[in-house]
Amino acid sequence: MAKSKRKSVKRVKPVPGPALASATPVTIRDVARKAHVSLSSVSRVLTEHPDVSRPMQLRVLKATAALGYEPDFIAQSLRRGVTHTLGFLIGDISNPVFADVIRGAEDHARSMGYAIMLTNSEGDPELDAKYLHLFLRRRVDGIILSTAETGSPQVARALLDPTVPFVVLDRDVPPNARVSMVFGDHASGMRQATAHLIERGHTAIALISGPEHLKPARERIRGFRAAFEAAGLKPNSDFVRIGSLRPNFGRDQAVDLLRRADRPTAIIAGSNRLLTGVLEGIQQTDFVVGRDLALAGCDDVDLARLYRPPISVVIRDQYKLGQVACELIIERLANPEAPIRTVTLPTQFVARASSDFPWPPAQSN
Amino acid sequence: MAKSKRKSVKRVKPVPGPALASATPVTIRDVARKAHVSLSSVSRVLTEHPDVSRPMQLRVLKATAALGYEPDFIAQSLRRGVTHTLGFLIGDISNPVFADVIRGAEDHARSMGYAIMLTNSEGDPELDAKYLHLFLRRRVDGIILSTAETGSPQVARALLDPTVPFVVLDRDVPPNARVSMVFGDHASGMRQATAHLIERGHTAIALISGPEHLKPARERIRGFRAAFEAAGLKPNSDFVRIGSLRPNFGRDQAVDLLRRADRPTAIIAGSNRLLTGVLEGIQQTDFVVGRDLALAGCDDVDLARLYRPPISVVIRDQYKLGQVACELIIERLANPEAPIRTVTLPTQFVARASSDFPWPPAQSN
DNA sequence: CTGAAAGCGCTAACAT
DNA sequence: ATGTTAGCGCTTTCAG
Repeated sequence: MAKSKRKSVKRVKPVPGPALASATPVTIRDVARKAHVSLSSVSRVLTEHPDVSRPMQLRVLKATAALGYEPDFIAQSLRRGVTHTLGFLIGDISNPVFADVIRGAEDHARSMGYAIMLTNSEGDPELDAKYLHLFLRRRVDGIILSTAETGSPQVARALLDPTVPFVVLDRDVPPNARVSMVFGDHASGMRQATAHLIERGHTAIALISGPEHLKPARERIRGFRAAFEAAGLKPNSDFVRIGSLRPNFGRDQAVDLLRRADRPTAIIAGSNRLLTGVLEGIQQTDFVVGRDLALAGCDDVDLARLYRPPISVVIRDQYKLGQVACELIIERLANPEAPIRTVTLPTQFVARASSDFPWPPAQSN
Repeated sequence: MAKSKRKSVKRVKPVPGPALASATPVTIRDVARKAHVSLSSVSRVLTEHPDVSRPMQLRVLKATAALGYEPDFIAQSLRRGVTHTLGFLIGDISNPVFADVIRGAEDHARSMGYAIMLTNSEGDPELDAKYLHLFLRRRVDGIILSTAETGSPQVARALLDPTVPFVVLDRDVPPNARVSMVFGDHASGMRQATAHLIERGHTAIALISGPEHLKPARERIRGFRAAFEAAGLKPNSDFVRIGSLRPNFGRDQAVDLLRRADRPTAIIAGSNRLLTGVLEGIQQTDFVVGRDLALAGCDDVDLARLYRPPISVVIRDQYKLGQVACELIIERLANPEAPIRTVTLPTQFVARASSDFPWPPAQSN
């Protein structure tokens, strides 16, 4: 591609074919020539070095504008050892909450002069490791990690002695990992949700949750149990279904639960993806949310807000999650002495018609 | 960052402070030294140049493995003039269909050795232009463009004489733009949807659509009208609401339509984001989908699939959209002689309970 | 088949 | 204040 057609063509034997409108990369050299100054002067002007005379500055700027010159990022990166690029690894881009997380991270990154390279491992821990590696080889300045459901040992190892600032979102890290972290306070939100259901009269409450080795799932289970304990009750252990975050798991467990003779009167889906599955399961068994059972989920997705009846959810500020992650990275980039930090963001339960009615309902048919 | 601590330290005066576990970037030099060969030999082995002797190859590979050497992407990019990176500009990452588009693009890109740099302009045409620019400065090898609702003149100009392969998704381009394109056949799907409603007995059908300057919206409007024409009917022009893709527009228009004395008996939302707004509007006016009116939308989002009743939609293969976009770029990267191409992907209407019943309904109370 | 050396485009020490 | 020059880490001619 960049065959360069400046004086350095000495040894390049360009293919005789037509140039086919190839780009005309203006280099700093062209600017220097045009402004009749040295390369370094151009560089100084453009990097706003203090030691530049007014007239020089003007000549350079004029030439720069005239030629439409813009420094080559790659060359700058190589020379400066800094790419102004952040890697953002998403374990599951199909999860709608990530749109907000990405927006939050990117808005902040852009405002600080960073671009984000996004990759999606779609739940595959090997891809996690592969992409992490790729980020490093591409010399990103920092990495935001929201890894797959299953952790990768290689990723874990990389966190022990990171070569660039890392921030891990809502995941466990090895004991002495030297990385920043952002967590949602999922336990608190789930505790509120569970307490709300208990208060409305439910005791047969089911929780369908992701695996316990996943920090958010574990926290939610903890919050669920805490609410029971606070009420002096014990959850029916048959109703706590711990498995996976995949919608199908939610569907299957919901079906199984609802077909029991002693079926639960309320179900909590422990993630937004599980909620879609749970809804499928409920529909499959012909029960009706808000009449036959109460339902609550996590994250304020369209589906929850617009469902009839609207579904109660534990919400969190996803945009902020991305933003904070980015901040934690960039603050360490700006100041290498800055310590790693852990930030916990609040969650909050929002009661809606799917659960906000007394149980048993006034007229149960 | 990369202060380098090899023999080249001649003029670099390293800060006396502690090295703070800085990365140990193994370079090709280290490998050459360890293998007792020249730099170029290492390079040849690793780039799989044919002219390398067996023993040499083995020595180099051994040294490479021993040191855990990996070529620096940035340096390779600068030298080769190729970054193996594709820019993907998304105009609206909040749209859930993009998760699939991204997956499609990225899976293919990865399989071909490319990474994707994703940016989100969130509907802002100025950001579109800015990001496009950024991509170019970062020397991406190709660009996938799914721009904001409103076009940017700067972006349009860039398409006239592109310096790298472009592919534009579902957007108009200037008359002699030299770019590949991927379109959805939105007219066809919308025509099917409208015909289906007419067939079920509706004539008072409303369409809430994005602006006509947006290609997909325009196509959908065309399909809508075509279906009426084919049935020998004329759509009520009061029922065709052309404005924006924002959910609020959908909500407001739905409310306005449903409050009319001569309200429509069926509504089609011309995009998945509009559908969320339309549902809000319907709920706000206390009408019930599937009883008081029929409803159809676009794209097979969770909301449509899991709503009660399930909502009929015009579907398309979003994953494939991303994949094809990527293919179109990479095929031109692999073969610079490859022509620009335009691919149209099919859409299909899927009837569900929200519309798949005769009108007027058997028992209308 | 191998090594020496030029140089991608830029920045920053060094030397005026 | 400005110019000269040495590289960043790599690939690729060119010479042997």
